[in-house]
Amino acid sequence: MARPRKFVESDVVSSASEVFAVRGLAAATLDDLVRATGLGKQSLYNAFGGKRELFFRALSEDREEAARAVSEALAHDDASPLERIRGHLLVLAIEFSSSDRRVSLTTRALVESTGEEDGLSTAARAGIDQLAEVYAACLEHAREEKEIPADANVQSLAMYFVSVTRGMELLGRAGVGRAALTAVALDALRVLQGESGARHGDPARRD
Amino acid sequence: MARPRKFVESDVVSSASEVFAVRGLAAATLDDLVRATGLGKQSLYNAFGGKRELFFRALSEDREEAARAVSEALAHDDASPLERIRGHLLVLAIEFSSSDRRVSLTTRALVESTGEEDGLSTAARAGIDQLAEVYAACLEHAREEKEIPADANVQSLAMYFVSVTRGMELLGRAGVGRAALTAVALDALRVLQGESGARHGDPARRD
DNA sequence: TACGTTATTGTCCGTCCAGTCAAAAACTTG
DNA sequence: CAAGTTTTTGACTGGACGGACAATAACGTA
Repeated sequence: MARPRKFVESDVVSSASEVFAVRGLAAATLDDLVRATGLGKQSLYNAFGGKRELFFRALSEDREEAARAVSEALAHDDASPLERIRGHLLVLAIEFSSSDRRVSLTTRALVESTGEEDGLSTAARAGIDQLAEVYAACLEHAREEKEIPADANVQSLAMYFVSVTRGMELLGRAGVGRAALTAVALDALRVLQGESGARHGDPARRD
Repeated sequence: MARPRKFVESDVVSSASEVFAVRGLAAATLDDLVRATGLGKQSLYNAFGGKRELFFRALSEDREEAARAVSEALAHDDASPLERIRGHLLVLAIEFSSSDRRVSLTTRALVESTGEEDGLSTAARAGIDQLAEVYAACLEHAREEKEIPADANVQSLAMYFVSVTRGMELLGRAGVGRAALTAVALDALRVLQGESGARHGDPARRD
């Protein structure tokens, strides 16, 4: 009945995500987005409404995808919950020390939000909470399997891991290398280790 | 011999800092700076060179000041090194959960830097390293006083604390409340507690 | 008090950028 | 193949922003 679109919405959002992750909401220009997505300005407008709206789309997609990725990493049933968290943090250490300039859109939203009611704050907070829930679920399993004490505060620990991983993201972007980031991850994990287990291993230099 | 300035440079930098901390480098307009500092555009130019240069001035001041503040907090000789770190983190939890929209300029530089050679990256990295050194010094004392094991990797732990505190900063900005942030801080500290000491205390809700 | 020097003030300019308008194109359906 | 609907294309606009210019003001010094 009408002219069909030449693009797939999710592809466009994904390309836009990349732009926003590298440049940020304020710094990304509509031209950047046009170039990255291949669409014309007007098409972007028709489909999404504007830069800001497109960012929100990208943000929620990024958020879901991040939560899904973490959730998946924490779901390998060939390892115990604690081992999964450990593996996950070590993978993050590598990812975050890569040289691409990406920053998660949740962090972007967090940092670029100005007033309370630009919507960015609340969206970012949702991202934080969603992530925390994923960690909490895994920690809950760890508690059930008695890998961590029964009186451990799962909610608090979940937030703790969100905090550590966000910090690692920033450090990675600052140029802190893989070895140092891995050491940070291992240090962070010691919170979960009771009295047993290796301690203070893995000397790390920052490169 | 010539007309004297009506302003004190450090005051101007300080006011500019505030603007940059709240709005960011890209989002802050010259008008914002003019309004906040009380100077005219041209005066800003004469004295500093431009928005970017002014940001770098603000950044290095902010960096020094942050390092000095942490250093001071970690230097109270009425408490052991570990107790000082603990106190410091608890103070940060309160600060970061305050509702002002400030973000440390080091974090700003980190997130807003695009290419490698815009200078922001390196400046931000310097801020990270400076902070790490402060923590390392205190941790070294802790080791000397046998509060942490002799084989503890002080460098790595220092980076770990930088990571945690940066993460806490982001969480605070996301609206995570004081109680939850305090719980995160206490969790983070458990890394330093050997076999002794309270564990998993302080239940926390996020508000 | 006149001069040299530097700060200040206000105006102006080129650029960039988000968003709009209007016309042409493409596809479906009848 | 014609009508109708929606997308695409490309040019346009109004405004904001960083930065520059030129004239004036203020101060120290001789």
